[in-house]
Amino acid sequence: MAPSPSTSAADLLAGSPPPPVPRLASTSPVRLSRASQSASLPPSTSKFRYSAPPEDASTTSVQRPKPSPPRSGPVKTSTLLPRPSPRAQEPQQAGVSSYGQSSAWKGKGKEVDSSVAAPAVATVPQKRPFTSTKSTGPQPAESLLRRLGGPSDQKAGLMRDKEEVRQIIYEASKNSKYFIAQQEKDAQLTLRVDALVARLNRLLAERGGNVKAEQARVDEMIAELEKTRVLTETIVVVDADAFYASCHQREDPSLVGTAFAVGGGVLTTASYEARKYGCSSAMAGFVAKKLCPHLKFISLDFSLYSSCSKSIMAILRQYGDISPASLDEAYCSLTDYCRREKVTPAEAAERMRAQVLAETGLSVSAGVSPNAMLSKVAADKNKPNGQCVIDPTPEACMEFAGGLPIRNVPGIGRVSERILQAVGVHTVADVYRLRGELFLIRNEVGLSFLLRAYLGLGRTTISHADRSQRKGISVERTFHSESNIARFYKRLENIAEALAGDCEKSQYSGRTITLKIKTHTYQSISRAKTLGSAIYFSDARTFYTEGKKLLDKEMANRRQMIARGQIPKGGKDFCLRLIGLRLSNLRDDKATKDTGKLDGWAGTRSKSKAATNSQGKSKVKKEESAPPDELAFESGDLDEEHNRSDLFGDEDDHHSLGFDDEDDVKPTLDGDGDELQQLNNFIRSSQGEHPSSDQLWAAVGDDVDLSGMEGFDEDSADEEDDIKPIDTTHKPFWTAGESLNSKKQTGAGPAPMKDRLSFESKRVKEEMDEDADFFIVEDEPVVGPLKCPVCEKSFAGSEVALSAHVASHFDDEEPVKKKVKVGSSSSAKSVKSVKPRSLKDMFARR
DNA sequence: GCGGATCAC
DNA sequence: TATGGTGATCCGC
Ligand SMILES: Nc1ccn([C@H]2C[C@H](O)[C@@H](COP(=O)(O)OP(=O)(O)OP(=O)(O)O)O2)c(=O)n1
Ligand SMILES: [Mg+2]
Repeated sequence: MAPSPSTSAADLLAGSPPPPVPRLASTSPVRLSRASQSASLPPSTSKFRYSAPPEDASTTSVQRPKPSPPRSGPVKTSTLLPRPSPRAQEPQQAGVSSYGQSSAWKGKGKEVDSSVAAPAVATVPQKRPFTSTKSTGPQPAESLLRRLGGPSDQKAGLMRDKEEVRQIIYEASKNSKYFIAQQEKDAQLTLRVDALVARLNRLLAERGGNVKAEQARVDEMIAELEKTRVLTETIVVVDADAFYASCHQREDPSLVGTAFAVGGGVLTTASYEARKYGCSSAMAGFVAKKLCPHLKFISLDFSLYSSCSKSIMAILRQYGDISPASLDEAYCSLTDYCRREKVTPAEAAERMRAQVLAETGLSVSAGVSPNAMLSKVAADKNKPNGQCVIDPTPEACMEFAGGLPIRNVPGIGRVSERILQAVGVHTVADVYRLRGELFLIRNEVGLSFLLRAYLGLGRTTISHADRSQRKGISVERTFHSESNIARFYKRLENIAEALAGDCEKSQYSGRTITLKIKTHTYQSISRAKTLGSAIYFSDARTFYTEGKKLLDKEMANRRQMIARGQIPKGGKDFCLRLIGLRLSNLRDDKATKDTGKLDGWAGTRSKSKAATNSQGKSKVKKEESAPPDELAFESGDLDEEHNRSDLFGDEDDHHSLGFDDEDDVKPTLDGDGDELQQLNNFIRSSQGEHPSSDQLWAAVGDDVDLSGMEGFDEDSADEEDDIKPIDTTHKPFWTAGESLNSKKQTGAGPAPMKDRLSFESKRVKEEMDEDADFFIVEDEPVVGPLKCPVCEKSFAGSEVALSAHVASHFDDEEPVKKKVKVGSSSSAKSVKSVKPRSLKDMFARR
């Protein structure tokens, strides 16, 4: 294809960074505005010369079996994209300490001496910074191999040769449908990347390769961001080592020291012994078996993980406010603890980890720094039973951040990595090096997100979740591809039942149901329906009937398309491998009930019947009264030909071995008791057991009880301080909060996901309109002709979208509300006053 | 509101 | 032979 012209500005760029001007000298990137912080921001890359990390230094117990990786076989694999610099391995940085060395974080000035040093990366000339990846050769594209999983990086010493592993993965995968699907995705991504590269090259060409002006603008951005730096907090991230695996080891000591994985069809995690062979999370079981023939597979046991998690969290809670991000990971503020106990953060973290190990038998690792993002990354640095502390200085933070592979930044996944890599960004420091170029495509790459990473900024407060913040509940099941419509319905029933069960347990209703299907070619499709702005439901029957409608509609649609000669998504065959349902736009029935403010809003939730408000009767009730007719499909239809959706051909039949393939998927909608049986039967599935939603959220409600019961220290959090707005509850830490604060104070938490990828344009409009001149929007048409009268959001050319959006104002939708400023248009106010407020707003707000 | 992507764990 | 489940965010309609 045309893209990535050999001529291109890629060449221009190759020499771009280093060229004429002594960049570092001339453009002192930032100036600190904060008086208290007298830091001179280091240039993009300072020199790191480290001695190998202290590796073992401290830490007690928990033997860490040293590597012992086999040899490295032949294996070649052509890497199409040469890495620009053979970055030093895990260098030890000034201001960063691996263990408790009290040196760290004493506040004592580290001298990072960032004054000198030529940009490390730039010293290794890049042939073509901006290349597109094309797998022309016999070997699969680098990006494809990467997509297939395997070692993401690092820990070179711990594992057998990375390339060998990837080769094995490739060989095991290459003939599967999954592989084909990944290949296709990769091809699509390549197009996207090529387009971006072409655009960048064009923009560069227009400027003759001179991006000094752009660099200057970025430097301004950096200066602004720097003002937001907060170094006064001490945030620790604690992450259990091989969590699921460790839990099982605790229960069954015979597993210790052995290579085993948790999960069946797909591994959720692998023991460290298994990791030496290349086994890892999200890897297919059969692939893992190839990598490690003697690998043992352990079935999932979620109650075990929950229990272990609770134990860990209870301990962490003694040190400060916590915010669990998952069962095995939590953020915790050590600020107060350190002050009170007069210990260094490193020491505090050591205590924490030691206590967890002693009391639960689970080893955890920790990262400590002034903010959540750095701590999160740091927690992985010395992974098995180790910790890493970053001093609270701009220098230490930036130096640590700068050395990271861009992929290690939370929020940068495979796709973002590839996009960035195409423009020459491999490490965080590259962001600065290529800031001028990145500015040209700031919207696509989420420049300010990257800059925050470069500066080592992150969230510094611990927020907590409340039930009202939950957005959805879902159940989905994978099975061997099939095309029998009656069976689809039965699966849908089971899923509806399971979802209703989860809703009941967690006490939520919702007003939007989404059907998700995945075709045998791994095409994901979702179809949603919102019954009404005030119609909430949580019963299996509604889930089923609405889900069925969506499914039927989709099938009809496809038939039509095919009749018209078009090819629907996922191909002509309607052969599925997954069906799922998701309930969203939730209402917290617990809060609703507890407050008793239900006024005219009909019953909360009696059994499993629809919980709807008075206005909801129309749809749901109707179906409730309308008996089984809707469900018309008798078991007899099961094997009938006309029930086959594949007028086009069935897919690989089966004789399962792993999935949700119970041959007998009986309709149990009105089921009395054997749903449990059913569910238990599911256990044939690849995972052995299903997470049953709640994983994280379940604890939110009982949190109080929990801490009360286990409350050892029974406080550790009050006294001592004035402002103590923070409480502890369950909540994914990176979400919620960022956007709420119009002041946007902090910046990236672990991975706000707020601003990433192509979200830049939105931010420009929404956040920067105050000091507008700061960002330019030159390469953006900006205002479309259509604008929302309420929030002023503009819509380019789509009246439908606009009207839907405007309507959403009247639905009291979250996003709109957020955007509406206090003093916004009067029309908004008047309208709002007329409309009933959502239950969520009325009752769920603290 | 919807649907597709992306990401984390 | 063969690649999971739950939850969240964001974009562009
Ligand atoms: N794709 C994934 C990734 C993780 N998990 C589960 C299993 C893990 O044990 C747990 C914690 O995830 P981590 O990313 O923290 O991985 P581990 O704790 O297993 O290993 P590490 O020592 O790297 O933290 O989440 C999962 O089900 N599916
Ligand atoms: Mg972990």
